[in-house]
Amino acid sequence: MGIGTKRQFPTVKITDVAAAARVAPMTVSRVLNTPDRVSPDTAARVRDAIDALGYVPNLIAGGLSSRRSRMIAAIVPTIASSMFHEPVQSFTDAMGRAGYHVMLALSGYGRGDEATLIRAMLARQPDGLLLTGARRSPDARRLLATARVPVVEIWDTAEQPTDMLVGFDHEEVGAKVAAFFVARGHTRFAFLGAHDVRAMARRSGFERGIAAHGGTLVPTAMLSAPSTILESRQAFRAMAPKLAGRTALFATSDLVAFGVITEARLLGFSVPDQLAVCGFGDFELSRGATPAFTTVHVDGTAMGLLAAKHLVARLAGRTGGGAHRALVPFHIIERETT
Amino acid sequence: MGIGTKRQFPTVKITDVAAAARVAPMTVSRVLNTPDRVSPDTAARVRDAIDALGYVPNLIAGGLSSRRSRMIAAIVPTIASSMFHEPVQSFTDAMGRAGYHVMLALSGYGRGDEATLIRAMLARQPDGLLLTGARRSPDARRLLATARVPVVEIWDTAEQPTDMLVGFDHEEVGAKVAAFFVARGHTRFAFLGAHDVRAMARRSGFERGIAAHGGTLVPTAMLSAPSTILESRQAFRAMAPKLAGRTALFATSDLVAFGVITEARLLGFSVPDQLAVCGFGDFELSRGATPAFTTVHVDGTAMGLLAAKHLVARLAGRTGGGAHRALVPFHIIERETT
DNA sequence: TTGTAGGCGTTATCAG
DNA sequence: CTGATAACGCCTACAA
Repeated sequence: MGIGTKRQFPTVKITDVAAAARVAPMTVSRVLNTPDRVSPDTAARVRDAIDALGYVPNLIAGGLSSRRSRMIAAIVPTIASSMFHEPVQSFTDAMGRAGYHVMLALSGYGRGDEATLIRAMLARQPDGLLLTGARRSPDARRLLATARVPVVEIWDTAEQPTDMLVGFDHEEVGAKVAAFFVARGHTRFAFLGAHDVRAMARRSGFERGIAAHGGTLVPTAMLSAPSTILESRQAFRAMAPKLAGRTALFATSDLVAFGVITEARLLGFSVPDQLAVCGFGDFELSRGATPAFTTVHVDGTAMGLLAAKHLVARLAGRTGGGAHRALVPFHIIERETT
Repeated sequence: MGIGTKRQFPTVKITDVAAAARVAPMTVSRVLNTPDRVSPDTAARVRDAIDALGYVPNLIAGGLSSRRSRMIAAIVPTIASSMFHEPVQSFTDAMGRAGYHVMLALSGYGRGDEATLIRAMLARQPDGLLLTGARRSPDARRLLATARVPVVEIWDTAEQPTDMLVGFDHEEVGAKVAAFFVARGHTRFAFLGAHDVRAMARRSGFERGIAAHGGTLVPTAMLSAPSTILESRQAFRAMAPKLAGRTALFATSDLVAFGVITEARLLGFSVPDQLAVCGFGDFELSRGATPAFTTVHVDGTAMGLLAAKHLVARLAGRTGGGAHRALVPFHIIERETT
């Protein structure tokens, strides 16, 4: 036993409860896991013993024995940006209702490879995995394949998801925003965003949409990912001289949009007349700022809920082994900047 | 074995690796946990076998056997607000360096009692606990006492922490902001904040500081606890008529401060001349918005790091059982709104 | 409805 | 430096 872990008072375990309630350990286990298979008064006696002793079941031991950890590992780049907060929250809540704990791990953007993190999580024997994005490294794919653990990918889409997927098409978002701008008569466009796979997908969709209508795209620098307001302001300041005439800008996130709008007004641009701006994420800021700005809303709550639903179904054996792919709605919320 | 968990291909386990490397399982375990106690070539052979078989150790089994999960449970109200993001991130990183995984759980503000969540986490046998705040219910205290697990509380202070504590004094923050305003000649004050223990502590410190100087406090309504920009704008709009003369307002968070500033300018208040505002949290928004606003910066990174340091020391048995209490610095960052 | 036997995959401990 | 043995605390499977 390691130093510092010496438990002077032994932990209360299932056998202690069993002894106190004068039943077999297995009966205590049943009271906890399948109460309907125990007679009411036995159950009551056991529960009294549990309370009296302050028994907390050891899920580690239970997990080893049953080969089910009742735990789901979720890997998300960050929750700082509020981008992933909704899906994570609703996923956690929904899984909780189904009797699963969610262990949240933050991968950061790019630091350390994902496969290492996945391996670390797999070592804890999760019953399922929630991953962000749909592009896995070969290492990660191999790891997941041999682990044979149900996986849900969210927040992106792919023809061939690893297993299940609940996301949306970022290219389509870009295209939709382009169409939105085009429909309002814009002919000059700009994109400001981070160098991130999904942001790039939105960008390329945006560019496609523009090209289809013969619009002009003002070239812009990439931001580092996670984008900050200040960085966005700087970036806009740098590109401002290149903006000859009325321009429609699609920002990679609402933080970027806010930075752009802030700086643009400081520089004397009138928003939306000279510069129309659409953000992404529908953060509270997009509603709370003045002017409130147009943005793309993705139903993150639905995403988390659906992901949980698919995962729970799989865990309950209610679905086959086939791949499941669901897309979640998004739409443009028009406000005062377009 | 439950439906859906039938592993068609058996998992690779330590005995498989041992067989492949022609050593005893125990030797494989040593290669993984105490490499220096294994001869280099044996270790190499074992590592080859591990790679060849794609062995991922089962930490659940290991934890059961060693009684050490190498996992820390962290319970935080939310990470949506970016308030707790820094400490959580730095804590996670630091614990990771020490060989621990951090399992993050979100308690939400008030929904469900904390004791239930703590019990759920304890069932997974964490080697330590990170808790937010320093006020525990009797249930929670009892649970923690019987579990005999090292606990670090962060983000608040108390005379009698449960175990270890790394935080700061919210009352002192309030008092300091009051002194800051008083030093600038303010005589009329307001506080706008959420109905949350720590926000209330900041408020009472603020009120004490004002009272000591005979200032006037404009009465204000409480916000609901996670405060939003829009709600803050509404609240300010409601209190604005009561603001007779130059007023100094302390907001419970930078989001609230931003809402106040936004609405105040819309209503024609000049900031900071008629209305001085100080936020709390030093969110990116406080730097990125115009005007950039004065706020209280708390060194969240230091907090997470220190918390990890204390916990690791305790886990390594390098400290006694005495209570540890550390305070982390905070300071006012003066910008354009005061 | 309740109980018994055995094992889940790993590591502590002691022996060589 | 390496190995054999016996837990760790619980649950599956089967029996009563």
